[in-house]
Amino acid sequence: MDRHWSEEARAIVRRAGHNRGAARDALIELLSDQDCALSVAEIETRLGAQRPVARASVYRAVELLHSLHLITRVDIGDGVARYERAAYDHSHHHHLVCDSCGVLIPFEDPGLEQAIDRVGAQLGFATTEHEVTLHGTCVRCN
Amino acid sequence: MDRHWSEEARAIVRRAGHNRGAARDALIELLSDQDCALSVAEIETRLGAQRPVARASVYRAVELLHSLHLITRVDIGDGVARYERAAYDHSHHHHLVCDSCGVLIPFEDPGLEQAIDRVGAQLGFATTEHEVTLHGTCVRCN
DNA sequence: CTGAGAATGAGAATCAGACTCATTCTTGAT
DNA sequence: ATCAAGAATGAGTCTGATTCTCATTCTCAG
Repeated sequence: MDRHWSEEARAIVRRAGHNRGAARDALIELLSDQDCALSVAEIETRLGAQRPVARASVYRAVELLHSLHLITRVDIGDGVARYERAAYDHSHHHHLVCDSCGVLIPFEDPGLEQAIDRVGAQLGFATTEHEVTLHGTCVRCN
Repeated sequence: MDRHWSEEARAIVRRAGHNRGAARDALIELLSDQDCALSVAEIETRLGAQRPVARASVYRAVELLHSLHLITRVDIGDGVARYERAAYDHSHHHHLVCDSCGVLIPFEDPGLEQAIDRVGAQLGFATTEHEVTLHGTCVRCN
């Protein structure tokens, strides 16, 4: 759980000029408890266990949170977008996707982050976000 | 244009036990001329200018070429898959996406590749492919 | 407490991508 | 060159994710 993140997120949303809403609050609460990315379908199911939330509301909420850089979008190539809270300290992780069993394994690597920052700077491209996905076979499936 | 690649691609497809087909040949020819990734819709349009090809055929062809590692799939987070020929020398590039104007800019960086290889090895994950996407604002939009 | 504007819910509309099947090529064998 | 078997293609249908619409409900400043 990350109480700091959920409070921060709600504060930023308010400052951006949005009213509070039950659906979005529930989503923020849910995401603050996750270790890795969730798809909209997964979000809908988990929220439904406590308080049904319309799919459209979930999409609207993730879109808003993403535009405010409060969550990041993870695309592992299966046609389904996943979202996870962004770390406010700018440390963050990327993903290993096992193409055999489908598990999504988070990892972080400072060296990789440095290499990426360097690339963006070299090319004069103002990077706001980046995504790295490794595809392969996990230890269990090998 | 990359004549070597298109010939190599056709040879590998044949060796994999596939008959030749006009649609797939046209796709290979098209991709050999591209510098960066194309979506299926773009492929369909460009091929249509010379010789109409059914969407299903394009999907089938890219799926096959991808499974043979002749092309790589690029996912920039807009819900549309793009494909580009894979370099046979294992050097390859990644992408900068300008979230303002939408341009897709290819780049390559050996240091980044090294960092990625190291990460996969460290985690005992047999990586077959990887993808790096930087989002931000390009020079022109700044 | 109230009205204006924002958020939500339910379902329709879109759009990418996968599937189906009848028709048309390819190719190895004759 | 001809043929049959199997592969590839095309057109359309189907599915599933995401977006849009609009009526209803909620939030909040006054």
